[in-house]
Amino acid sequence: MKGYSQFCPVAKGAEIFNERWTPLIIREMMCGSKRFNEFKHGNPMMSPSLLSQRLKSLEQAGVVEKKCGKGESAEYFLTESGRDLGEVVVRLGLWGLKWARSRLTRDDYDPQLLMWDIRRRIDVSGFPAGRVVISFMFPDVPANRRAYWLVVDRGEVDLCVKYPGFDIDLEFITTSKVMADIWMGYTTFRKELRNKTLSVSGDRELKGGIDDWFNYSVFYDPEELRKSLS
Amino acid sequence: MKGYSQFCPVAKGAEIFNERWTPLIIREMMCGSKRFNEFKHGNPMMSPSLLSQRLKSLEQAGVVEKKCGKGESAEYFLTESGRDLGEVVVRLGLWGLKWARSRLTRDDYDPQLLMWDIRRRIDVSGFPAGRVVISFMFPDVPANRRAYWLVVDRGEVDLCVKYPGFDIDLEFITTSKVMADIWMGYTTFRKELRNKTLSVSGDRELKGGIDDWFNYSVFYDPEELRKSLS
DNA sequence: CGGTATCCCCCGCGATACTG
DNA sequence: CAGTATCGCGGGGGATACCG
Repeated sequence: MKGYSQFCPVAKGAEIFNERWTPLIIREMMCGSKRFNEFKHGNPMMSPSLLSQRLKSLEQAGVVEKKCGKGESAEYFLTESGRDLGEVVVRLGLWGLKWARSRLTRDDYDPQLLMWDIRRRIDVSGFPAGRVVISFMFPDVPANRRAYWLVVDRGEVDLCVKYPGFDIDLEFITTSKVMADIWMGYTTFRKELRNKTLSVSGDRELKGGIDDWFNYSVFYDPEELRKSLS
Repeated sequence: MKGYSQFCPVAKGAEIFNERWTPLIIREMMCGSKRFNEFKHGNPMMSPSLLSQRLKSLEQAGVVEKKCGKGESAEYFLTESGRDLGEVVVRLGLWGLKWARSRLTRDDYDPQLLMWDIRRRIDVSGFPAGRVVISFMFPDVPANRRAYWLVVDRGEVDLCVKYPGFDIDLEFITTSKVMADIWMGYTTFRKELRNKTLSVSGDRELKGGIDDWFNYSVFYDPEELRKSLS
């Protein structure tokens, strides 16, 4: 995108911020992603060459800092400027949550993205010792993207797209839309259970304590996101 | 710009906000512009067809409302959603003011745009009765865009690009960059006068009271902008 | 894993002209 | 003043392959 030839601070800001994908890259960094492939996971439709390009231009703009430890993998961080810009991303997200709901299309409800988000936000500190496996089934999506397993072990959470072969402790069955709407706070577990549009079955403790371990989107509870900016 | 195929509120917000020119149109509306040609004045590099297109898509998105009184000219207003989005624009502007200064190029310092901004922010309530003419000369820019006259009469402020033929009460001579930097708060009248990079001559009362009638960019004093949002 | 390199398409956008 | 119509291009960006 070319510039606007305006000294106005909005124009100068937009020359950086309004590049395609840029807010989503910053969002990823605010959510804790540091590595190239983490950004790819969070933005699967973005081509790697474009991601590379954007990271470079954001580095150039002083928004992102690249750290290449010798031998280690490269990592990307927000600078102070980038964290300030993160506040703009938060505002945009809150606006989207409030005002852009009606623009959500069937195509937006990508369950892979949803699971990637959920995985990152799960709080396993209260989980029982030993392995815990939670499965999610989305009968509405094509078979190859329908099933996901969160495997929790020793405080680590892995997202599997193939059946990992372990016993399942808790199973969610619902549409990707219902699950995402719960995630964003547009509806609740309770409502959807009552509607029979969601089924949760398995370990009663795990099911009963869902409010303890299932954390919603950071935009539903943006204070947590803000903490990461400071 | 196509969508992102993500339910994430940032993505949905960006699908609207990150369109080229969109933040600048919203900025114009926040600053009080309502008419098609006012938007053109504030964004002279934007083609009318693209402006028309954007206004339509923003209307479609529920951000802007078009009101066509019969017989009257059409006027555009921000909806509640639009005013909320305005807060994102403000944030982006504040970010730009703080972090994007180094990206300002010679090309950005368009004096016409600057004068358009200054005109809109002048407070003439304390001006003497009768006509007051204030001229601005920017020797650094090509002759056809070098000179401007603010003609204040009966509380109205007109911006002229041709010598209006009246006596001049106060004359500013400086570069477009210095004037814009003052406008944005990067420097001050006092500093530039001392540097001899700015000359202000004419009526002593008008010159002495400059802090009363010359208002800076809304991004330098964003509370005023916020008031317009509520 | 962490990127580059290439190719090519498409359409966003700028420019200009025109109309009521 | 308030837009619409048309045209053409440039390059942004999607897809894919490839490399260290």
